[in-house]
Amino acid sequence: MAEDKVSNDSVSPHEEEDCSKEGFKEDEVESAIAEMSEVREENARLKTLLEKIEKDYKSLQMRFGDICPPILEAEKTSFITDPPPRNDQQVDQELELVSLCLGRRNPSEPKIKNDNASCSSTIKNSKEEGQHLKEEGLKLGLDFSSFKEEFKSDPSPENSALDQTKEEETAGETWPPSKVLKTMRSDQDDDLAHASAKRARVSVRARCDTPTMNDGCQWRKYGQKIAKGNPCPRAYYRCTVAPSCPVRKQVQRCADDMSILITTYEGTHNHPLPISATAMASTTSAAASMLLSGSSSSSQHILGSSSSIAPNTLTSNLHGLNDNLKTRPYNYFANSSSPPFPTITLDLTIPNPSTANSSPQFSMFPSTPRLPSTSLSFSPSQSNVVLPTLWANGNLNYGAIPYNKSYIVNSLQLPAGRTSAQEQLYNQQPYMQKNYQPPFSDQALTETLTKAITSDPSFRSVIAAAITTMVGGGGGASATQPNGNNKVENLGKNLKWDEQMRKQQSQPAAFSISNGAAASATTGENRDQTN
DNA sequence: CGTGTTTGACCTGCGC
DNA sequence: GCGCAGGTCAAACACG
Repeated sequence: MAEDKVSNDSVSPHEEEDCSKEGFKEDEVESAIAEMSEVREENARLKTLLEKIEKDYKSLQMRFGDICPPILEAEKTSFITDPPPRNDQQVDQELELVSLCLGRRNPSEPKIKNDNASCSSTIKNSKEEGQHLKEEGLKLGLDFSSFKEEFKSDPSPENSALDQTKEEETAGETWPPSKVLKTMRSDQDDDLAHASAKRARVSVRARCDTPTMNDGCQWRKYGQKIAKGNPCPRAYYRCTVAPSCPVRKQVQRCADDMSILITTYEGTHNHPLPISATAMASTTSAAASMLLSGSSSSSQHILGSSSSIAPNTLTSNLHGLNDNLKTRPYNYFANSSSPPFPTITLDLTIPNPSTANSSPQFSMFPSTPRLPSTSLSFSPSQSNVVLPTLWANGNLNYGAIPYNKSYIVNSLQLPAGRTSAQEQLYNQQPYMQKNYQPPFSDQALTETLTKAITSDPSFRSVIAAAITTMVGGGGGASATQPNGNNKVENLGKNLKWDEQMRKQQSQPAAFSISNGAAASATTGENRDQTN
């Protein structure tokens, strides 16, 4: 500002011919100063915006690190380089803190800012401290043990089991989880909350005739137990895609309705997932993130929330989601005597009576009706949500919710069943619906989804794979190739195509597409990877 | 023979 | 401390 005045003053003496002209010049100078002030303010706003964008970008990078490992690795390498030598536990705790913070998508929450700031300062310090440190960090990042350490900073808060596992693997110490928790409890006041948060679960209820729902991942059964209150045994699976993957799932038939299969996911995959698995992984991860991100919220009332986003969209648009989901469901397993780990339940079994024929719903509600837990519901009548849902018999099907006007969402409806059984399931209730009814405009939803598509590589990949399958005649195998982004480039065309399809057939695109896909689908992929 | 499943034993946490 | 229930382990077993 001072410089501006100086420069302006340096010009004015040359034009002092009369008083009127001088006054005019003074006004001009003042206006120029005011203008520059406005420009500065604008500049400051842009800087703030840029910082926010960078922050969001970093968050997304870490969030989808399993999808884009190279991007994540660079950042994490810098992160690992930063802390001074400490014992593994301290490192674990710090990483866990980061993980938890990353679960918070709301930029207004201070922890994210702090963490991002620390990350930024870390990178900065690394640069300032010289090449040696950077090289060391690179070495650490490339080291196998450090690579495993990177997984600990997985943005999902569900990596507690992984933390423990890696504690054993990396430090060579075998500590029971209780010991770990006890130690952590003594070290940090909020460890209890962390432990609880890290154990967040996502439960999916779906009608399924097969022993398990196939979600694209490979699972190994490691146990089975008869749970109290349910004659059906509960099966325990762990992910075998990667040896150290902490993800586990429990599969159990609903005691009230044997046709309903309850699959509970715990943890986040620490490895790249096949495209067919990203749907459920993203959904569960997002749901868990959503759940955990609200752990600090005192409100457990869901109705009256102001958002409507599908679970897969949750993953894709966590920022908006977090902004919208100031409240979240806390669902607890009625049959469990274990600590009340926050559990979010995606219920795929309840069709909307008014729209059951054409617009199945997606709902998130308490895992058991007996529990007085709050429910998260999203209004199907006010928005369209898309959810890649997974159905049994070895195939990944994509469910969609063709609700009202949001053509973008409808356009994202993905091909579904490949077998008659799946088609049957699909027609039963292959959709999820969120039943809370926020005043969420179509425009806002459109923006949200657009943002999700443009900002989320995982979401893009899922959509791309589905569209590829849809348009390309079921190229499901090729969908696992990491070229989804290119395919997404044609998303707009496909959207138009989809819209035309709907206009021609005058029915929800999801059904027209899914039925067509089911009719023309091959059965060669009908392999239950769970078994 | 390798891989995955089964199943009884064991561990842990919680309530009484 | 004891019992119960959930969760996990690991040896035995089945299968291709």
